[in-house]
Amino acid sequence: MNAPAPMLRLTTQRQVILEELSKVKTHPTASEIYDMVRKRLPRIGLGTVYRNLELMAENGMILKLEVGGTQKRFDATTDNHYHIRCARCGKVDDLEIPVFNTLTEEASTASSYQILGHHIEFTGICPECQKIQEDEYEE
Amino acid sequence: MNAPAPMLRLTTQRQVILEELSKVKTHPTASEIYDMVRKRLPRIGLGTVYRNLELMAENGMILKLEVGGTQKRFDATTDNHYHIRCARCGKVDDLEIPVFNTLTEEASTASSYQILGHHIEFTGICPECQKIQEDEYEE
DNA sequence: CTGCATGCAAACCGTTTGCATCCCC
DNA sequence: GGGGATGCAAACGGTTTGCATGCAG
Repeated sequence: MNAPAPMLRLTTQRQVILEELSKVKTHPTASEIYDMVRKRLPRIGLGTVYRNLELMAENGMILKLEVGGTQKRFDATTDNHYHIRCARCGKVDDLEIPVFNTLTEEASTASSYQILGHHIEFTGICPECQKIQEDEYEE
Repeated sequence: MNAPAPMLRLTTQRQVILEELSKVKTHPTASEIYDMVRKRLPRIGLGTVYRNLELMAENGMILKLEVGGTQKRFDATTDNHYHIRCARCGKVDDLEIPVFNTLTEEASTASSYQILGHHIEFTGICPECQKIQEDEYEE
């Protein structure tokens, strides 16, 4: 059987981290979350933020996004959906297209792996960065 | 216009790195490539490996895989294809299913980003790790 | 010859961890 | 009161970078 849910004590830090993450529709990095939370809990440590994000991800309360870029990103919306990452500024947004549930089955027949799931990451240039690039061209 | 191809001098290191990467069907990390190359060029520096992988990726000679996990991985096969990553050991394999070219168009209409491409990453347990897990259960 | 590329080592950055103290249950 | 959780700071692992030297063109 799987590891039984490991109690998860209800600390102030835990609550505030989850609340702040739920508040935004972006997909903040750990240190962005740290900045948001620190406004309400100035003495919180970065280690606590990391520990709790990891813990909540393990318990399925939030999503740890395994996307490109140097930093991990987190998402309070746990149902499967796809993302698009700006190749220029690294921002990550949700993409409103339906999830291909058939993909997992298709992968099962094509591979000897035991498939757990899938994720699609689009790459593109966000509107803001498109504007910046246009400006650069007419230098 | 794009940055003009920046000369790319033909050094021994460059050649050997590309040769070794082309030799394997796995998707090695930079330090795995470093180990392979060092057998032929014992004095090569890790920095050189990183610099050249980055440079060759920019020039489209190889692919830098923006997949989950802590380390970046590299691939000498540059045409779009999908990957599956073992959730337990982190190994990355190719997945032999057709590429959905329509996805990029679909994303274009659903988003204000200028779409550049997409990548699908499946998560699963590789055959080797499945075996290990079975052994653990009958402890 | 000239300047891009290399080897080496130090710096960097995101993340993890050890430890004494705290506080939720 | 006890064991998990915290704050703090040091350690860690992967990657990048500065610099003197080397070598391809």
